[in-house]
Amino acid sequence: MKNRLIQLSVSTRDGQFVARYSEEGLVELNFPVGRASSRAVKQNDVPAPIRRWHRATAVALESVLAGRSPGKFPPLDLSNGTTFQRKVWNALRKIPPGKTKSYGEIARAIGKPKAVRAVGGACGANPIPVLVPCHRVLAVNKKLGGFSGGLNRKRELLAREGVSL
DNA sequence: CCACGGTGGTAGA
DNA sequence: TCTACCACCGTGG
Repeated sequence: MKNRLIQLSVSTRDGQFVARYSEEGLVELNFPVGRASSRAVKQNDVPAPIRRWHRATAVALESVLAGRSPGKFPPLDLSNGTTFQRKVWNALRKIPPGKTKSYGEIARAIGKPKAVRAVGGACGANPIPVLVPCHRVLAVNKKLGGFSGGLNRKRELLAREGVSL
C-alpha cells in the first residue's frame, strides 16, 4: 500500500510540509525538512478527490499553524497504526486549540490509566502532527514534555494558541 | 524475551 | 526546586 501513496507539498508560513494520501485519505503529514524543500513533489496525475482533500489539508494546516481551529478536515487514513495508537490519536483530536491535556489524562480517556508512557510513545508515532494535535499534550505539571518535531516547534504552536506554560 | 521511551509519583536534599 | 529511583505498558528488534 505504501507504494501507491500520492505525495503533495503544502507551502505554509512555517515552510513546506509534505502530505501523503492513500485512496482512503491523508496518511501522513511531515514537517518541513532542512533547506532545499523548494523541490516540487507534485505529480501530474492526481485524482480529483485527492486534490480536494489536499485543499482541505492546506487550509486546515494553515489554520492550526495560526493557532485557530482547523475547520474542515480531509479524511484521515490511520489504518497503519495499531489499535492502541488509533485510540490515542482519536483522543488527541478532541483537544481544542488553546487547551492541553496530560499524557495521564489521555491514558485515562482511552480506558488504560496505567499506559501513561505508552501514550507518550503513541504521540511520538503520530503520523499527522499539527492536524492531530499531539503538541497539546503536556507532562502532568504543565511541563512541556517532549515532541518529535522539536520542542521549539511545540512551544511555538502552543504560544500561537495562547497557551501559557 | 529484552530494552527503550514525548510519564508519573515518591523521597530526600 | 531539582535529582534519583522505580513501577508501568505498548512497540520493535
